Amino acid sequence: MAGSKTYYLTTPIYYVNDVPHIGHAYTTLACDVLARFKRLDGFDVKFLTGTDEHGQKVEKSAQVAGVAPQVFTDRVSQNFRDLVGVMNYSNDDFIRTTEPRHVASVQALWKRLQDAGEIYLGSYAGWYSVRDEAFYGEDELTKTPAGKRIAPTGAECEWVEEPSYFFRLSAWQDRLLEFYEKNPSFIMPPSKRNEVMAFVKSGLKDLSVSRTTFKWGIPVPGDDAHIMYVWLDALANYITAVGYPDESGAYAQYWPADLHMVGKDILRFHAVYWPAFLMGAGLQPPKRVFAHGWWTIEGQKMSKTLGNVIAPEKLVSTYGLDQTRYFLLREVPFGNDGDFSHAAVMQRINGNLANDYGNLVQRVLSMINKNCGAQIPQPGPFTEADKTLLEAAYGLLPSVRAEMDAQAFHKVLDVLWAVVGDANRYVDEQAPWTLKKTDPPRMNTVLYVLAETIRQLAILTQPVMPDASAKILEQLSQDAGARGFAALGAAGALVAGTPLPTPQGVFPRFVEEPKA
RNA sequence: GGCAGCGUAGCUCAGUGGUAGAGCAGGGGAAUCAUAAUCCCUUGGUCGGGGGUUCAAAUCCCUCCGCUGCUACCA
Repeated sequence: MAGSKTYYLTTPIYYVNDVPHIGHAYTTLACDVLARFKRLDGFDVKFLTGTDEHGQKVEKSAQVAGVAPQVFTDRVSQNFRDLVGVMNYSNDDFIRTTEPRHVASVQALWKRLQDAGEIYLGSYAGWYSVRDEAFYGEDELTKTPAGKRIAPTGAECEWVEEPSYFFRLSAWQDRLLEFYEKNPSFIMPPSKRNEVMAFVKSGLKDLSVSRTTFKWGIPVPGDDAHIMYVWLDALANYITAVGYPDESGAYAQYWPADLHMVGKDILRFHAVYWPAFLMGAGLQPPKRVFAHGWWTIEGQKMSKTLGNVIAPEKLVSTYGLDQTRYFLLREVPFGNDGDFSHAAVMQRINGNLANDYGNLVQRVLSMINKNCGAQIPQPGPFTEADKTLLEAAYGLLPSVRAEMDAQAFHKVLDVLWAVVGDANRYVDEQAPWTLKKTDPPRMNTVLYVLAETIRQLAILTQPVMPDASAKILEQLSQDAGARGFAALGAAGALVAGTPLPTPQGVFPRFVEEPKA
């Protein structure tokens, strides 16, 4: 689709040493909804997710498991590929950092940075704990009377120096700040932007970008003793996937990315290091990095020790796929932290989905089925009330689009549900069950207006709830060709006489199973 | 410690100078098309405490209390 508007968005690549949980599911879900929305809105979308498979931890886990790192990572990365099916993600690509295309891309990026004078060989020195496999800052350590340095974890540290390549991050402070100033929505939400800018203003040190202490990673070109620092490796996946180092084709078409979606824990890497790497290599930085919040579970932090980590499969099997997708995006203003509780999910499923939206669809389709010969009824002249509701429904796209472009998924749903509420009030005010006896043609008009309103809603809820929305659209006899945003409004209006199937409930109430 | 932000109805939050708001929960009523769903009305707040500016402050300023985030090489 040359010449059409493109939209390239990415999730982080997930570290294979983790087991997928609600946090991973949430990040990719947000991207999936945006990707689906943009496709329906006529964009040529590229939606990327994948796994980060290098690093010392993976090397060690493989050792513990008694297999080669590649065998290990083939196995565990499958968990994340499975998540795609579980959550019904529509990604166009799934990248793995162990793929040849990525190795070539990262090494090309390295050479370019080196040629530009952005990388130099120095030595990395610091207090290192063998037990923790981590360096600590001087101020983090406590000193024993004997002069030993003890890490916060209680591990003893020793002074270590090793050769390392460095990226001249210190030289990028002013250019980064200038970039943030010129692109006020590069980092979202604004509170996070302030934090990043405060961090950069406080001064940047050169960044160690290679290690000699492990082997499982991408070798530095021309110096095999060094393995590239994981973040340089990981971040480059975003350009690998569009064909870098080939800068024609997909790269020219999709880069710079429109959006990198990230958890707030990895914001700095995306908002500071990544644009510096790219600009250092003479490449364009992405247009936006959005840092979303964390979920707590029933008011508690998720942790392996508490044993309250929720597997996405469990959510889907308990509450339903679209119900889970809806809850995650409706419950919490996107960008904020939120709490996942069973009571809150129940309230959302039964209140918003079963009672408000599902029941609206069911009551309207049932009346049409029973009183209009199971066909789209023939409308008569529209009253003011009819026009008011139809205009509200027909006017949804611009508001929904604006909220989507701000990644305000909760507001997208607020906007849609305002019309759900309008429609339910309209049913009660118009009382078609009374019109059935007093004024059947008027009843037909009312039911037509309602069916047409539901059509708008179902088209617009597709990104968040693809399966349920498809069921509703099927019940309105709208085939796949009539479900894009081009069909919104009068252009795709329902045609009187169209036969409709027998309605079936789309959002069942969640009934608590009695404890055995 | 430094920087930033927050504290508004039982709960989650909107409102950033001009007569206190929404959703949910609670109470009452209407309707009966529908998944006993829906609709209407309604209870409820000295807007964290104190001080100040102003004709007027949840909104601006000061101070105190409480909470949160950031303060670089673990993904």
